[in-house]
Amino acid sequence: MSTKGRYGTRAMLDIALNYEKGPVSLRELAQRQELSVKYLEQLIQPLKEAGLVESIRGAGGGYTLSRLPSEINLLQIVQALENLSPVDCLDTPESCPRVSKCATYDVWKELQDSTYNILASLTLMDMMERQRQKSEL
Amino acid sequence: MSTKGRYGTRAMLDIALNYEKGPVSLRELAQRQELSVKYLEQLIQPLKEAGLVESIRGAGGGYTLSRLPSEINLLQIVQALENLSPVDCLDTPESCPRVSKCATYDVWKELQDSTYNILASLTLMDMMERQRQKSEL
DNA sequence: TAGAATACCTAGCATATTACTAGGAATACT
DNA sequence: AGTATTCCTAGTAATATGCTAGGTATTCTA
Repeated sequence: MSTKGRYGTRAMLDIALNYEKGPVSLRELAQRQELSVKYLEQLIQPLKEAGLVESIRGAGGGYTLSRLPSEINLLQIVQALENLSPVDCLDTPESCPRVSKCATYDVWKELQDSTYNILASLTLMDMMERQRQKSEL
Repeated sequence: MSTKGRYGTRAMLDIALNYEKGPVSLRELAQRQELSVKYLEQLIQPLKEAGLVESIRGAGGGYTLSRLPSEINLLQIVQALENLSPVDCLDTPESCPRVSKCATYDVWKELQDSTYNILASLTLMDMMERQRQKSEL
C-alpha cells in the first residue's frame, strides 16, 4: 500500500468527520493531515472520478462526500487510488501460463480475498466511530 | 508481492515435491519452473540464510529443505524474500508521528495480521497436497 | 588428475514506480 | 478586482524491480 492509498483514506475520513462544516478545502485538509496541498490534489482526483467525492470550485469551495459515510467503504477508496492485487496474475491471469497448474496462485487469491473482505467491511462511518474513540482517550 | 516472493515460494515447493530424488539443482529448478538459473541463484540465497534450505556444492549438488515440509510455512518463506508489511508505519511506527491518533493505522494492522495468519497457516506440506490435487485433474 | 557441474559472490543496468514539486489555467465567491 | 479555490499537465529525484553477466570456489566423476 503506497502513500496514495494511505493518505487518500485519511483524506476521506477527514472530509467525513468535517461534514457538518460544509465542503472541506484541500488547504484545511493539508493542514490537519500534515500533507501538501499539491500532493492532495493528485490523490483527490481519482477519488472524484470514482464518484466518492464531489468538488465545489472557487473561493469557499472544497470537497464533500457524494454519499453517506455508511455507504462508502475502504475498499472503494483504496481501489480508486491504487492496484491492490498482490500479484499480477490475479488481475491478468493470461499473463502467466501456469495459473491453472500453480498451487501458489490459489494462495495469492486467498490473500487478496481476505484483504478485500476486510476493507469492504469497513465503512467511513465505522472509521469515524473508531477515530472518535481514539480521540477520547 | 514481487517476483521474489512468488518465485521463491514456487522454488521451495518444487524442492519439497522432489525431495526423494535428492538435492535439487538450480538448473532442474529453472527448467521445471521456467525461470532463469541466474535469478534463482539470487532468490535461493536469502532462503538459505533464513535456514529454510541447505546447499550441497559441486557436481551433483543442489538444495534440500533443512526441515520437514510440515515444519516450513509460507510466511517464513515470503518473509525471507521481501518486506510483506503493507505500510511502513507498521514496521517502524516511529516513522509516523500520527500512529497513536490514526484510525487508519489499525486497519493496516488488521490487513497485515490477516495476511500473516493465512501464510503462517499454510505449510509446504499443505502446498504439496494442493499441488498434487491440481495435477490429478 | 582433468573436466564438468554445480553453488557462491559481486556488479551492473534498463525499466518502472513512488512521492512528490512546479506552474499555471479555470472557476466562483466577496 | 481580487482572492481562494479546483483543475490540469509536466517534470524529477530517489528507490525498487527484475533481471543479466562474469567470474570464483567446490565437489563429483571419468
